Amino acid sequence: MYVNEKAISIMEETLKIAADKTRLKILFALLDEIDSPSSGEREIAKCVGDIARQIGASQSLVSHQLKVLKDGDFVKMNKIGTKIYYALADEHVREIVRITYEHVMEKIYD
Amino acid sequence: MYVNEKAISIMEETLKIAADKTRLKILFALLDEIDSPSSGEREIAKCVGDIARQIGASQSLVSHQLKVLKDGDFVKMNKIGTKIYYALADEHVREIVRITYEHVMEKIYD
DNA sequence: TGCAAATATGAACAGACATTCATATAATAT
DNA sequence: ATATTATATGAATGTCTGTTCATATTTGCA
Repeated sequence: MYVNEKAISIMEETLKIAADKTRLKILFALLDEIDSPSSGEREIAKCVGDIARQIGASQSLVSHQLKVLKDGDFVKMNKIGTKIYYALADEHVREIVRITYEHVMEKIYD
Repeated sequence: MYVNEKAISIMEETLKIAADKTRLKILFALLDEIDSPSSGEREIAKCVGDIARQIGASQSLVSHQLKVLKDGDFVKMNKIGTKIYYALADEHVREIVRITYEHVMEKIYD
């Protein structure tokens, strides 16, 4: 399979964005299903402070990393009042995280 | 979804390994289907020198990065004479590369 | 206008890492 | 033994990046 240089560069960039502990935690926080039955369709959005609290990181760090995720089109944002709600951008992000997670789980427990 | 620290660390590590231009090129080289019909089952193995030539990188660089891929269980090796043949380790590696590639392709051409 | 809450931003620093160059190791053949 | 081919390895270097700290910006409200 021939893959041009540009595609390789964007792949590198995309994977680099996902390849960080803090950013992975943020993505998982936004992947989090609210515990209520049959709410599969609902989209999850959380504000910076809540994410920071949930993953146990500083506000500044989360804000910095959300910018990286935003610039890489991993998340989208929605401003309401003084709060800014972030949510996963699309299905591809979910898939990349999910498959890597499955891979790692098999690696650990097999 | 709760994800423990160890799983996050291994995910980070795994994604970091994939997140590099040279290593991606190596993975694509090993993903390469030899152009012959109905050879879907055949496994692709290439030696260091051939990979280096194909992706246009130095022998030293390719050897260094193959070590990284090997340590991360992305590839396996098979020594024959003075040559060492490398092949993709398993199906998960194929999937991670494939899905990221699809994601990037949609990102570029949509 | 002034205050408080939420978030963004910039500088600074330490650690990680990709690449190159030179050299070592291993296997084969003459 | 020696030369050759294939690959690995170690040091050195320049660049990138995750994190922290301090501060700026924005919005809502009294």
